[in-house]
Amino acid sequence: MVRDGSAAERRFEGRLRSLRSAGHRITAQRRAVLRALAMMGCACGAEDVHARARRIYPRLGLVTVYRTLAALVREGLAQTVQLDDGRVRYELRDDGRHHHHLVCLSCGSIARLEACALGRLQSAGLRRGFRVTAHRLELFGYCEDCQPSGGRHEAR
Amino acid sequence: MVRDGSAAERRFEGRLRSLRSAGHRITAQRRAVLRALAMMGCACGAEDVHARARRIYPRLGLVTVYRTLAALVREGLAQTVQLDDGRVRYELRDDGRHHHHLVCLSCGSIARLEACALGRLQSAGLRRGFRVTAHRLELFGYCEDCQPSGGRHEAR
DNA sequence: CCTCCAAATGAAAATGATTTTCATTATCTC
DNA sequence: GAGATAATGAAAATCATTTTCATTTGGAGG
Ligand SMILES: [Mn+2]
Ligand SMILES: [Mn+2]
Ligand SMILES: [Zn+2]
Ligand SMILES: [Zn+2]
Repeated sequence: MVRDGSAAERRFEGRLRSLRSAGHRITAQRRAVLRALAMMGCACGAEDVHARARRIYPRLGLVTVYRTLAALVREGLAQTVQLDDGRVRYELRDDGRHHHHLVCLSCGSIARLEACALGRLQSAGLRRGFRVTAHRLELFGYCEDCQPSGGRHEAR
Repeated sequence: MVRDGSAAERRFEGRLRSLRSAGHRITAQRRAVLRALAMMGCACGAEDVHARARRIYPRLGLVTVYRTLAALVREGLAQTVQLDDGRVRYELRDDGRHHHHLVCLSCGSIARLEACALGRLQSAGLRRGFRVTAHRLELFGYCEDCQPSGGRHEAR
């Protein structure tokens, strides 16, 4: 809620402006959803976004969250992430390069993986006559805190 | 059903035996589901498996298909594939190495991609203290028959 | 400011895939 | 074969997500 001209705040405002210039009206609900999404560390479900956004705009309905998330995705401002539990997660898109996810099978934490070395696979696709335009990659395993054998345990 | 000792038939029998030795009873329904899965070219949904298996055992219920698929996955004989439409697809696992999928955004066809050059990414995960034990990679784009005319598509 | 109307909202109902319940059937062990 | 118990299927329950529809509201144009 701080209007401090920080990078995060500027990104929030920029996305609002994008929504508006895409022909959408700016409502208190959409501000709340967008701000909630911006506060989230990484991908999370509609229910979570709803809970967070409700702290900003309490009478916000879950339906509106779904609709706003859909609009954000449609406008390319957010993207979905699909893990193994059949629920869709959402996150704001980074401006430039995309990222993948490290999903801990023990604690469920989701960390970002910025690296993306898939050029080789994309060529493999091309070689078969398939033109790759997008990909989804999720890595599953155990995070630092959850290493099965005597791993380190750090407080968050 | 043909008892021809072919490779496909041997794989079918082998899987049946695995199910049995895992403590499951062999029923006509499970044979039908397993055979249907074996006939499928690539990953397909429970509804599709049901339709196919019904041709072998007509009074098969969809519920049983779900339960059998779950059992196969639990025993490591089959695996799930998750695409963008929120429905789970199933396919028998190859014995040795895994494969990924080329999903056509135009016609919906799913092709196999045997290559898997993810060692680099797995190391990247390790460097952060994350131990990668599995990954899911799906590539989206346009198959040979669906190449858009002169359209420009860049990786997400 | 004021008006107006399409866009947006939210409560409730609908959907659609998947799961659970429970009474009945069938496999496999003894 | 008999019996224990796993498996089955019809119907009902879940659960995330979407649709419906009556009501509210943003913001373009006056
Ligand atoms: Mn992310
Ligand atoms: Mn496959
Ligand atoms: Zn963890
Ligand atoms: Zn195609």
